[in-house]
Amino acid sequence: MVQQDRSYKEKKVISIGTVSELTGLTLRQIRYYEERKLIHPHRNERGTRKYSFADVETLMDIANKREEGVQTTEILKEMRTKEKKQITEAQARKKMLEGQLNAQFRHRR
Amino acid sequence: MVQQDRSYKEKKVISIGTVSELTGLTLRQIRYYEERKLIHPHRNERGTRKYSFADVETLMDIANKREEGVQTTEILKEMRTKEKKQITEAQARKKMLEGQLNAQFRHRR
DNA sequence: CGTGTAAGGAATTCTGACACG
DNA sequence: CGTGTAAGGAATTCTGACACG
Repeated sequence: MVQQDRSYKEKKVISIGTVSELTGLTLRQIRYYEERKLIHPHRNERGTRKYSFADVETLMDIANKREEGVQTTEILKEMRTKEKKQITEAQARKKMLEGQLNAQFRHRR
Repeated sequence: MVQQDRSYKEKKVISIGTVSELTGLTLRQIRYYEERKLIHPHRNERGTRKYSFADVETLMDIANKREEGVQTTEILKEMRTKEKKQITEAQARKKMLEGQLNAQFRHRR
């Protein structure tokens, strides 16, 4: 169920016009941020861009940063360090689970 | 967070062409099921239909029922009784919580 | 009843480019 | 660097209707 909800957030089904309404950004801005590698919409068969809710949230973060005068290059760097942090956290969680499993295993034998 | 995830499922942002791809139904079928009150897409300013992930799931259920030869009128009835059941369940949960709260309150004084 | 289709119009989306700076 | 805009073409969506049955 949670997994299912997760997929709603990641599934790329929203067209650029709707994304524009949701974020308040212009089509030009949305396409430009893609050019700068800040977002990665899917393309359907005819080449139309499709975005996820996660993309919409990223775009809103970008809009805030841009209002503060942060350049797209900086925003990209920030996003990458954040990603790394999240991966590290995920690995930490995994290690912890493995540790618990090992502890269990030791108790059993 | 859960509430947020919920809204992804209910938010009407998907256009009919994408819904068609997701469900395997034709545009004609999707519009017809709306005519029969089985689904209720939003309309944006220019009259374009927008669907939620919840609508997509409903459509997939409809598709299954239709394959079994169930008529749209019957499907509508089934959906309504299911809705009522869910409301009843929600009320039951609420009652239970209220009961627990009252019990707490009695213990406190 | 449920679905296909042709019809005509309006709105969407795409790309590459010029503009300003 | 970031964004606006005009340009032309291709694909989307809408409605009302006829068709079959």
